[in-house]
Amino acid sequence: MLKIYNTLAREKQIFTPIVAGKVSMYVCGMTVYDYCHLGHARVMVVFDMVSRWLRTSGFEVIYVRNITDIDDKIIKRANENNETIGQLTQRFIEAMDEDSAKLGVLRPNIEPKATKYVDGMIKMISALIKKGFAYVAANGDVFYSVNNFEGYGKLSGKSLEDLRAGERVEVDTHKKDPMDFVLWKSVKPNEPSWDSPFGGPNGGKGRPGWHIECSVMSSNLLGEQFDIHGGGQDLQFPHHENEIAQSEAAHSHDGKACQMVNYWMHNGFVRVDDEKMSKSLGNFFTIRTVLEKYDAEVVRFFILRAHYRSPLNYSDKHLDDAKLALTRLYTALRGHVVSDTAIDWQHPQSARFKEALDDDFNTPEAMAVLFDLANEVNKTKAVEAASLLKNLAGVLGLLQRDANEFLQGEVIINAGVGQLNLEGLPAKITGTGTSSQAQSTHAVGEFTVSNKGIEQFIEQRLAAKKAKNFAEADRIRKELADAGIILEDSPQGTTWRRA
RNA sequence: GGCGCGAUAGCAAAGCGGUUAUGCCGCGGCCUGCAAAGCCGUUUAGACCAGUUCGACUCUGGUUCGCGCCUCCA
Repeated sequence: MLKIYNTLAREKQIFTPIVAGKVSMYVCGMTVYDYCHLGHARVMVVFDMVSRWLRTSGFEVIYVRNITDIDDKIIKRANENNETIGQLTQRFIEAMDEDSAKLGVLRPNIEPKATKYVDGMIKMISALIKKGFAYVAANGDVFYSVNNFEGYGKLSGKSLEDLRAGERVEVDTHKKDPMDFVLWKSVKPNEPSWDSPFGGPNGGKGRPGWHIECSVMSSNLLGEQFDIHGGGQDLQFPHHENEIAQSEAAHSHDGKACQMVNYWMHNGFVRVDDEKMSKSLGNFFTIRTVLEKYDAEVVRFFILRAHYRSPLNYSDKHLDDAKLALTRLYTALRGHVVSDTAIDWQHPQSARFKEALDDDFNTPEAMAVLFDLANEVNKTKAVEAASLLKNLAGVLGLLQRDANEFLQGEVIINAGVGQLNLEGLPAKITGTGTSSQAQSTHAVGEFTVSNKGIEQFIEQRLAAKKAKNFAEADRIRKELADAGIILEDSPQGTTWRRA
């Protein structure tokens, strides 16, 4: 039985969908004005894992992750870049798709763009005005009146009084209450706008505020009430609080509020040096930067290795550690021809795996099962265990590549190469270095040794070994090791992998 | 100032009122020409102070420290 930690209740609750066997899930996606960073990666990977587990558990899932393609930052950035908003957002949507695909994130069922739902937003704002939850200010902005919504603060655990006390919001003279938030922004020069019936000095022309987007897209696609709403912890307030205020007020019938979401899920932050990674702090690493150095599966593994609600500290050291751990799993799978048969959920390890994920998606515990299975594979060489390992890992979107592809695939070897004697080693040069540079004493650059070259060296070493010339054999091995190639002898022959 | 979350071994990270988490690193052994990988064994825990209990890392209270939200943020 699946249990989910519900932010609304601040406890784990048994998950009961609105419609038996079906799950409707909405996750706040990205504002596309820049490349995604690791914080975004975490949201994508975490809720990808959630949707995978729900499907594995037999639910029919509709997963919606929106795209915010109109907002202050987008307008500003497009102006800076001298490109249209459409060009800018399209570029970064493509980049996001690339990044998420590399991380093994499956596409959500629907990825609505805010700009396609402006009509719906106007409708909902009109309904809010009509019901007395919103008002048109003198400047043409439309604000939500928080005082009129009884449950304001129920998600974030804040009261209006507390909020006002610690208030850092700039005083906007157009607002009736400092906590009121904007639903519709009256048009400004050089900004895109849509017509609306809200009136005001600009005849209603304007564009939607951020919060209203999600209320409209979620209810349009999933209905007035749906099962799960997810997002990063930082969206809890004010974004999600405002979504509730908008949706529940707009969808109230005869004065009775309609509960918008049954289970609110929030993932923890990615941190750098114990501080939240964010655009505003400037301490962020984009996904593509990290992928220059680390295999995408290592990054996915790194994210799933921690519980989704815990903070996750990012550093090269942690990624290195994750890489070694994942290497252990792939090493266990190496040489096994694994069957793609259905998972036997009666198997003790499968049962343990299921129990872990059913307990609020406890991926660290599920991972422990994977390592126990790897140990079993190494010990018994049993194909069944290897199959189970691969298939269970597949539920998390891991371990699906050929082991050798992971272990031998090209990785970039940094620095230090200048000291190596690579004479005669067929080296393929990538990046900034050149062949001669790589072999010179002060080479700075990156290179990878071709697989064919490695095989040649293994042959040479084998010959040396046969001739009992161990000094030569060790020299070759050492040289390869310095180049990041580790040799492993076994009764079946010599295999290799990249460090 | 208000509200919330957390503190686990060298690092990372879970469960659990009494029995090995797990991964990396370290140490000993097996294997190996020697290594690596793997296997076996093993050293390092539960911020601090009280309380509940036969028994607490696990429950309760307090202290200290860290983080987050209260403004855009995944």
